[in-house]
Amino acid sequence: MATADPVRPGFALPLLLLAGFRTLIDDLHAELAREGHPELRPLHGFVLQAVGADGTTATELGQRLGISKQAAGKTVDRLVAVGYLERVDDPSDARRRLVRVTPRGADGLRRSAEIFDRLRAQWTETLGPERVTAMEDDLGTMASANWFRLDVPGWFGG
Amino acid sequence: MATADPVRPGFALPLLLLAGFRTLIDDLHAELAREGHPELRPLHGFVLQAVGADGTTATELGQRLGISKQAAGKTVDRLVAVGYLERVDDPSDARRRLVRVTPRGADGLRRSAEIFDRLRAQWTETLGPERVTAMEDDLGTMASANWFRLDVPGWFGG
DNA sequence: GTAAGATAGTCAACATGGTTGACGAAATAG
DNA sequence: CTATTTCGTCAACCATGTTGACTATCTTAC
Repeated sequence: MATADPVRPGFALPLLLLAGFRTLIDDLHAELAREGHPELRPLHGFVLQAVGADGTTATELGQRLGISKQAAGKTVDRLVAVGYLERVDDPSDARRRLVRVTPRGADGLRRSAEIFDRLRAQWTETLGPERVTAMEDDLGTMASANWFRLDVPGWFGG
Repeated sequence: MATADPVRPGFALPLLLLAGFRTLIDDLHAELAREGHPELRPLHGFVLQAVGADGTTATELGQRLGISKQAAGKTVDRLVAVGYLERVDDPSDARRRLVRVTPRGADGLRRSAEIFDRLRAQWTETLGPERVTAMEDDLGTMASANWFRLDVPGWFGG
């Protein structure tokens, strides 16, 4: 087992990763607010992405996000209230209520993707393309495969 | 302005950063639980670190963490309840209640630092030392300077 | 020396996000 | 037809954050 680099304490790495994530997400939402989506919260973008173009149900959404169906339902309620999602009855199954992205939600998703592309371009300008791809490759190597879980508030806070 | 690399969509970068952070923190707390600290939550380690060896007050802790003094006080309450922090009266100012790390809290902090060092060593074994230092340097370049804010639950969820 | 202002901590009410348990309605299996 | 499963919701609760109001205490100004 290799010994730790004495010059580089291990605790800095998670802080830097969190700082990088937070910087990107803050920049995204600052730009989203300028482009007409000030209500979108960091969590909401992930939820919209998980709903997807085809729509889904609250139960399935909970499974995708790694949270309970009840929590998924409550989050959908709030996104419905601000106009990013809508609920429609499923004609083929009266138990199900399909959750769909509204046009406003689709606009937010499209802009988010464009803004993320621009932000990544800024990173490649500053760091060089090969450094950014190296970071992505290395994080893909080290990070757990099941990272698409959106229970971040409960996970972090307990 | 550079155009985005079409092969590398921008949205992957924040997800990879979050996944890397989460992987490290999850590994840390799995090992902490094995070493006798199963109650520690991700948030708690940051709070213990912010209290520091000299102790502090709830109001100052809130300022350090970027949260209100009330929120800091409530978090201190919970860490007192599980034995990681203690409150003592300040003999020089009857308004203040000093928050101090208990021996158990200090043990958790010490073990956290050691575990983070071991986790970083694992990363350098897999990726090579120069790739890890490059990642740290690049993140330090791109991330905002004021990253030590622990309002993550409220920030993320809204 | 006292009055006024600033500061520390707490209490209360509320929002957001999470959980588990219970339950009715509807689909499915036998 | 009946039994079981599935979907959605309701209710209660916990953890974290917020703002506003309040008391107690220290500090400052006169």
